[in-house]
Amino acid sequence: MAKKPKLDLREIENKWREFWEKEEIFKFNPSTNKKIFSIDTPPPYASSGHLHVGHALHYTQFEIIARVMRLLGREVYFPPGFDDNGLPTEKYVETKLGVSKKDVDREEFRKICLEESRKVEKDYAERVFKKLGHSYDWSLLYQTISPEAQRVAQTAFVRLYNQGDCYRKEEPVIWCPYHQTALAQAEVEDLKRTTTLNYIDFELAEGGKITIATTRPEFLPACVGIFVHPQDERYKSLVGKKAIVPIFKQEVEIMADEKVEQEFGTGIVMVCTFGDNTDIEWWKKHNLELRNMLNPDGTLNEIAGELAGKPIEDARREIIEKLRELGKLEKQEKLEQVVGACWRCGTPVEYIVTKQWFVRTLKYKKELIERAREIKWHPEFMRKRFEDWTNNLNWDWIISRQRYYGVPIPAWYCERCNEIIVANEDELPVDPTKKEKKCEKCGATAKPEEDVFDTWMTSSNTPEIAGRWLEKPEIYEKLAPFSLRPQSHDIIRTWAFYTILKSHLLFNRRPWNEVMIGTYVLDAKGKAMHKSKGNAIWAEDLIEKYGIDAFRYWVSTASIGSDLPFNETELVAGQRLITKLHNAANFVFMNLEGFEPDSKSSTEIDLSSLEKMDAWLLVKLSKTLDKVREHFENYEIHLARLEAEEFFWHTFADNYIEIVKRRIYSGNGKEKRSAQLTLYHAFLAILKMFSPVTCFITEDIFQRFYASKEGVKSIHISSWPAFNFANSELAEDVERVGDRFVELLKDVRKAKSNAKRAMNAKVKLGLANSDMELLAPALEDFKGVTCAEEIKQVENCDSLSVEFLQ
RNA sequence: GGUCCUGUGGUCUAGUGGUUAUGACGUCCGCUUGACGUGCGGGAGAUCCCCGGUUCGAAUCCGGGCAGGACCACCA
Repeated sequence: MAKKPKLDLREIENKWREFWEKEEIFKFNPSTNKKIFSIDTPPPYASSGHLHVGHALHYTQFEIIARVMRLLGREVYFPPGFDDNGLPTEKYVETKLGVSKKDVDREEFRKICLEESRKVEKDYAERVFKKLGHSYDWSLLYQTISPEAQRVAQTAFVRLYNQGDCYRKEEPVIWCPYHQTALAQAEVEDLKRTTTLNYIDFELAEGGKITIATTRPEFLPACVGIFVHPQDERYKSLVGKKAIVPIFKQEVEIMADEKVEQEFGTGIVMVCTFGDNTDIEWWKKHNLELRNMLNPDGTLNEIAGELAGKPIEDARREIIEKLRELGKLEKQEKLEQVVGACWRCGTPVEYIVTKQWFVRTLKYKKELIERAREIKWHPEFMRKRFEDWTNNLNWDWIISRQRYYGVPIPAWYCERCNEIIVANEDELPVDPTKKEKKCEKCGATAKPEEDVFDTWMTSSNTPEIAGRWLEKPEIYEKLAPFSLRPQSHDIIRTWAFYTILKSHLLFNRRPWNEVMIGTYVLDAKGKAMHKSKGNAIWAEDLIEKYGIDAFRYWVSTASIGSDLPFNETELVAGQRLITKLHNAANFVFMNLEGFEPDSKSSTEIDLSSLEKMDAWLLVKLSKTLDKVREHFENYEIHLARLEAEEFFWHTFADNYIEIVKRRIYSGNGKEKRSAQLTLYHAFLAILKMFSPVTCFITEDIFQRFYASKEGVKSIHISSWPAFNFANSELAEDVERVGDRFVELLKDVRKAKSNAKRAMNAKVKLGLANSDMELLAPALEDFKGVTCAEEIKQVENCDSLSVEFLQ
């Protein structure tokens, strides 16, 4: 008798995790003959806090796909990466070490950031990725702040500049007064708030007055025009006249524009440079004067007269006070308002005019939508989000940021002749502040650019960074376009969008063949989980309680692209499956003692040499394998798992094992061997179907018995089982017999249950003629599993009769 | 305001024109000793969100609602 190993999950996890790492099971082989499956993995920002289940699920979801693809015979390129380039790192370092970037040299500050992120990342890799059993090839690790990544981002920039897709221009841009940097449209989020709508009187130059409603009275000094609707009967006569701005006394013209909402406020709008988006639009359209009133830090400048130097909020209060004193404030109303805010700090954004770098985007809307259509989206409807976003864009992509920690923009400016000097590709990566450049035209020393890139400028090149575009172009060309980009839906407008844009502009092709949008986890009540709301669930707790395989099982219940309310019973179900696999292994291996398969290949099995019910199981298994494979290939992990589980639990364990026990325990040599052969191949196939999901227990079971017999180092680099039954007619016949067998077995069990008898109660059975004939080749099995002493043929009977003995 | 997604027994879930509508958890009844009481069999429990339509036939297709969620646009 084989020893029955105790199921110690923790031990199993540690043992095989170490084994995979030591044996380099997941190492990418660049000289492979296999078809390559390359994954453009999302580099997480490594944080030291608890691991959110949503995050763990997302990363495990596509990790399962990596394992699936290996099993399906692909050479998988699965590089781990970290996103350590940008504001979160800056903030982390400032808080943790108590240094402010303002007090430290830029170079020095970057060095500290780099060191700190290395530490956090190393810890994160051990604590999260390796712990969860993720099968990355760690030799391919990349960091978005590394010199290699900087070189990629800068090279992309230089190429775009040289081909005219990148330009520098003085423009009103979206501005975060807190971070004191320009922002891209994608970095702005909605902020709902209640504000005050102020009705303010303006005098007309020729006498009389008008009333204007505004939420931003502090912008009066920057007022450059007034608009009414061209069809508005109340104000038609005003068009062309001049009004005088209260307090600041500048004269502005009253003009007409269709976009004015007659019902809002008084139906008269003032335009200031710049209070909002519409101001910019009208400023451009009507060629208005520029009265740039804001400083980069969100305070007012000399245009605001005595309010100069005051922050916006203070200025607003003071102006309202003054208007009230002057009797110019008609009334005030509460107003529900949605304003754009910086996605990181929540500060409402402003618009100021500065010189910034842009990547041409608006010009390519159509092409980008075409590119996105070349890509297969999972689920399909997520592409719509991409198209909506692209269609609605109204700014080119601003790529310069007035920050310290990031990839420097490799450019210099000649202050004498205004020439822009962009670095040569062969000097990259370069920090322009550390390298002196002379103007190519006039020879003067050029002033280095101090801004850095938007982090997406780097992240949008993850295929190139992860694929070693510049370092190993021959490998990169084999990988690109990448097979798959897994990501979450909230960054379609940024990560997916910019990556498609970059790939289109740089390589004139799609960046990947497929996109898989991960599942978003909600709490049990269907609400978003937030640490602050107290409904967040931590992955560590679940792993502690249920083990990693059960956690991964839970991940496998999620379907791509739809939200998943957290359901702890799924973890319990996972635990049950793991136990069942373990117990089934005990049974199977115990009964395969001394058994040697004829051949390693299951494709060479001759159905006609097997007992009927053995053949039946393999035919069913073969069909299951096809379905599971298809679901996996469509990234429908939940359906694949469901299918595999149904087969394992019901067809294999509840029915087949019960049927085959008689032959295993007391059958003759031939019928026993048929059963053993079937058990051997069927259970191996079952393990393989589950291996991408419950990767630890399946490896453990595989190693106990199959590894040496199959001559394979790990189940995770074994091949997908295939049965190739030459005689399909025979397969059909076998299925007809077996299916009816199982139906009748169910009826017998039901009869026993109704009579409150034990399942092994002895019976006499009566079968209809047709069934008797059909079951003839498997009659001994049927007798065995039903514990029938005798089976009679019953004339003219269309159902089963069960007679109990005793 | 626009677009998209979702809506199936108490809970979660499968199911893209014909099924006695799947399975899991829970619940109830019963069984047990040659893998597993972390097991096995069975039962109860569903107006398949609502209203129309197409069809011989709809959970499934179409139209209109309702509810929840997401994305986008928004207003001085």
